[in-house]
Amino acid sequence: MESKDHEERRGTATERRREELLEAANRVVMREGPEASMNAIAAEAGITKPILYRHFGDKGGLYRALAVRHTDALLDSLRAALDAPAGRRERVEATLDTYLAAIEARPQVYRFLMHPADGGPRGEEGFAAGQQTAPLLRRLGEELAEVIAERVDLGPSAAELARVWGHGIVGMMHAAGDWWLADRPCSRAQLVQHLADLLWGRLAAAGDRVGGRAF
Amino acid sequence: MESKDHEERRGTATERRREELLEAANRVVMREGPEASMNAIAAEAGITKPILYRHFGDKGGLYRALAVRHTDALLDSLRAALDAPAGRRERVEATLDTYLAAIEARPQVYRFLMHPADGGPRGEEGFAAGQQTAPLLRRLGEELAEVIAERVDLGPSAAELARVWGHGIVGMMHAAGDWWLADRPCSRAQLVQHLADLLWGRLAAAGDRVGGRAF
DNA sequence: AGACTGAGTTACTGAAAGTAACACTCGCTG
DNA sequence: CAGCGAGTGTTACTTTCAGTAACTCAGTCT
Repeated sequence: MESKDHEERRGTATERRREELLEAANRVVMREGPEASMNAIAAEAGITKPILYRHFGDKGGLYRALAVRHTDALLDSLRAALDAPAGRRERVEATLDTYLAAIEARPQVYRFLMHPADGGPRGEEGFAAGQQTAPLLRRLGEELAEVIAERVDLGPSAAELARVWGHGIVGMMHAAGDWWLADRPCSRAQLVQHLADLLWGRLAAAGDRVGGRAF
Repeated sequence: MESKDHEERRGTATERRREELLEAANRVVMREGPEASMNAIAAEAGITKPILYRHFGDKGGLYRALAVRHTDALLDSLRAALDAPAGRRERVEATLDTYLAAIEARPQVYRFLMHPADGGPRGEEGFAAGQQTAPLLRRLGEELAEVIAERVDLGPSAAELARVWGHGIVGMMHAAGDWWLADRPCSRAQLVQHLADLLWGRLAAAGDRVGGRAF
């Protein structure tokens, strides 16, 4: 059947078109932030709104597609850092540093991924329906949990522990990074050290401060 | 001058009115979520939109006022847990548990505080202008940093370290709580234990898993 | 040729934020 | 008492934006 071949060609053609539209959308979002209007995105792509809606359903769909791209890219570099041939501490540091370098280098992408809710107008958020945390953080947490469960000996209830830690560590990295990005209180390398120290139990090990109450 | 007395009375009257409006707004937001419209809030208060705008400037102003209330309330209970007369680990656990109990008991409030961006329509977000993280988390991080700096002996660069840890720990608590609230993979008490274990360095202390690669 | 498909358009609806201009009601003061 | 200033409130509007309906036009297949 050449109709199949035909459909295939058409399929890849619309795929390509979709990619073009996503690139245009990306340019606008990087330029104007997540509050870019569908009209602006369509104009950047040289077309008009209904086309966008045909391809992506609604604004949430477009933003979701855009987020998946960036999220995949970031996850790839993080996986590389996490899988590097080195000791545990070195790998934790490398992963933290990779994440921080990414958000430092492209704050617009970061803002879009973490704060996409400006898109959906009507009640339902087509983006992160139901959950508060950005999908990126959820995926990151789950991936980290897998790595931990796979490689660290945690005894009984290891799976549960690994998931809690995965999400917890990702949240720590995220919040510290967000604050650091806004305030810039220290160098990236120092921040990485401080966070790794925290994960290495320095809080528990430190003594009470003389003159202060016991903590 | 009795005009001063007059103004004072009027001042408290408008204060009272403002409180009433905030309570109405709160009812609507708790019922419909953060995407409640100004019309809906005005209707709940038995008035119309322009009154709200006179009192709060814009939607961001209203939401900010609402958030301050809830944030203050939560911060109070957290301070109590943090200041309880007990050992460090017990206090960390109590604080974690207090936070988790709060978001568990009132998920609508939680959703509003963490994800308020659905409010502002036009580019500028009147709520958390510039920063990604909800103001609640920033305040929490700063407060925790103060407590840590005040009570834990961290040697040189203690202030910097304390702030990093404050924001990091708050982020850990937040992300883990968010995930836990959606998935409910374990009891609250277990989650608290797992997170405290993480802060106590169990990740660094655990051995490599037999059969898995080194981590 | 004639029908079908899909990219594209114009022109609309509907919801929501925010505003302008006008009306009612006090309490005070000449 | 007249009247005025400050608040409270209203209706009716503008603007902006997501989303949609209905149409056009160009190929393509039978």
